[in-house]
Amino acid sequence: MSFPAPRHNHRHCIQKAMNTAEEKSKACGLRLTEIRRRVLEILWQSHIPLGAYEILDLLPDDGRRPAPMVVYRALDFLMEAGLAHKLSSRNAFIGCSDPSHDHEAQFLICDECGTAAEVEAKPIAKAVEATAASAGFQVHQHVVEISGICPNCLPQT
Amino acid sequence: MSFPAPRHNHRHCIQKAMNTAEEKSKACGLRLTEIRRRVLEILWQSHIPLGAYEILDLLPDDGRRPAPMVVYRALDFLMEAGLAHKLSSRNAFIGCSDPSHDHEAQFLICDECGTAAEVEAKPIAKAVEATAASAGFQVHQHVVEISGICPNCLPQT
DNA sequence: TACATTTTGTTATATCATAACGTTTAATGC
DNA sequence: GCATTAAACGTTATGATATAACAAAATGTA
Repeated sequence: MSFPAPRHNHRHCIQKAMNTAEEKSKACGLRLTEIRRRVLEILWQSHIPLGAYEILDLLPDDGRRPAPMVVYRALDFLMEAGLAHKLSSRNAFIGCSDPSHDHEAQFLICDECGTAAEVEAKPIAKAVEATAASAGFQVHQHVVEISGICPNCLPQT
Repeated sequence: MSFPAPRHNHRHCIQKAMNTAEEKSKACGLRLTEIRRRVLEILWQSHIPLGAYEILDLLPDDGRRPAPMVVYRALDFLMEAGLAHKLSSRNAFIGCSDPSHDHEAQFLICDECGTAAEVEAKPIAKAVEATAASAGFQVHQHVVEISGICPNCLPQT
């Protein structure tokens, strides 16, 4: 829920994410195939959102570079499965930090280091709902992407 | 502040928007040139956000279609001047409905008819600020785009 | 095994956006 | 007014992001 610290043990993040993904897939009858798993692993190499073509570049190159389609399909699956999110304001993708339940997420994205943190802020969701309701608007989804400077990049006081 | 009604007199919207733009430009020493004015007029043809290439298609075709660059430059100017906004979740652009003052806007976008309404919802902005603050994050900008069904497209009760 | 469904591989193409550079137009100082 | 400078525009090229369509392979199921 808080912003990822500069030198946390990121192995834990990766391991937790992959374990959760495996479990959720098994539990829900989703097919977390090799390519999908590899894309998810790449997303979890850091807390910095990646573009589809960056992911493509990071895919192990077994002699031949796969087509973009391959990555987009994997991303579609991961998003559908609630294992990844798209950041529209950056055309980039990031692993979901809490796939255990369906939720509307919001994002804090650092302009300095590129790190993005997923938050689940009830007050934002409520304010969004209230605003929509007062306009007679029925919400399906919301995109909330907040950019600025993360605590790690802010000059220390 | 409320959602545009299905058959409001849209001429008023256009006229008001263009007048405001002229005034603001004059007041602020901005150069609302021919091409910029035409792009703004096109944006205001409806309350439906348009892609850059749609705008291009709607530019009067004086024998020869201008390059995309022309539209993107005009859009950059209009956004810089606070006369238009980009909807990141759609890669589309829309005229600003209240250029009179700087503000953080949020958008309600109908999945059915495509109409988008700009709102300036203080509670959302506050919730965003509070959420960021509690993570030690300093906000520069926020993108809030809410999609769903607008009151005009909701089945009448 | 046979069949249906899902996933993958592959080619092609659509869509969105900017770099770079030369020319034209407009603002500024004299 | 006229030279100088800055801003805007035209144009070509290219980069970046994303999807359509169809055949082949893998998987689930009877």
